[in-house]
Amino acid sequence: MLDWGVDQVHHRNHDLYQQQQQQQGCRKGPWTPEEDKLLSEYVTSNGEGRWSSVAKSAGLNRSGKSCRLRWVNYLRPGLKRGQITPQEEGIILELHSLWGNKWSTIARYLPGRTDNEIKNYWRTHYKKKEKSFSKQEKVKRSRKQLDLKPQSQQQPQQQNQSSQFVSEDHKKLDNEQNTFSYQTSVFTDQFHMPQVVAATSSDHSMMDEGNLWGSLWSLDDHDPHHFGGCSEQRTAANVSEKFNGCGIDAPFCGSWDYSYNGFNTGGYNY
DNA sequence: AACGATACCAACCGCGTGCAA
DNA sequence: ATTGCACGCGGTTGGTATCGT
Repeated sequence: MLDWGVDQVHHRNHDLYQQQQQQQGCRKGPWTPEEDKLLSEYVTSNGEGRWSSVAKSAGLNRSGKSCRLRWVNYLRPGLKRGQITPQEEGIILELHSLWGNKWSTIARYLPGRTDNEIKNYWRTHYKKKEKSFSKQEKVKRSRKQLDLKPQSQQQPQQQNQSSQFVSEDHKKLDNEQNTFSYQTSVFTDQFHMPQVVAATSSDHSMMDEGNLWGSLWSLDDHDPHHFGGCSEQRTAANVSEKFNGCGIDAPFCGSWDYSYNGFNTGGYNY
């Protein structure tokens, strides 16, 4: 107990030290093209070594941390630029339903995308809906606590409001790509995921908040050590199996060809 | 055209973890 | 076993672009 506290103090002091070091003349803020050039040239020819020394050796007045971040999120070869595709969105939704905010884990299934990118995308597109849902959940719960009878006339209204969210999004996707009206459900069905994220029907009304957000957050909590009902490892292995079962190599169990214009499913069409 | 609201994204920060000395 | 250090992750912030009024 006490050790933990001491350790925390130790780490805090160390961080403060690091901060001081970094503040002594280390550049911050947006990277210039010149800095990018220096960093990518150095890392390309020397590889990703110790980032603090990379910064020095490359002649950059940046912290190692900043260099690593810039490389990983922006300069690294093979990074995909541009909008998240509906297919990728489906994968993000599905994997987020399994693992929650494990952005780096999710990113492994989206070659060319960074955890930062996925995190930003999620926050931009889904955080609001989550908030909105949790507000509505609170209302429902407080009603329950007050022992109010379910208001059969009000409930459908709530459902309609929330299903608008999802269905509007997916309607939009329908317009963009006819074959991908319910990407999460397709993904789920095809890989036989244990947690169903969305309705498997073409009926938009089934995509209500209960189905979507309920499954996103109603992760199995029988075992507190498990994440989303199963350990992260087990889940990753599970997903890997599913990918392989469909003739798709998961990134950590084989090669992942992403020379695609969009998500290369390895001959697997969504 | 001007202004405020909102969306998007790059970068930063704090913390936990792993590893070597 | 302890300490020092580096790395990686997730959360957050702040700047810029875009949209709506």
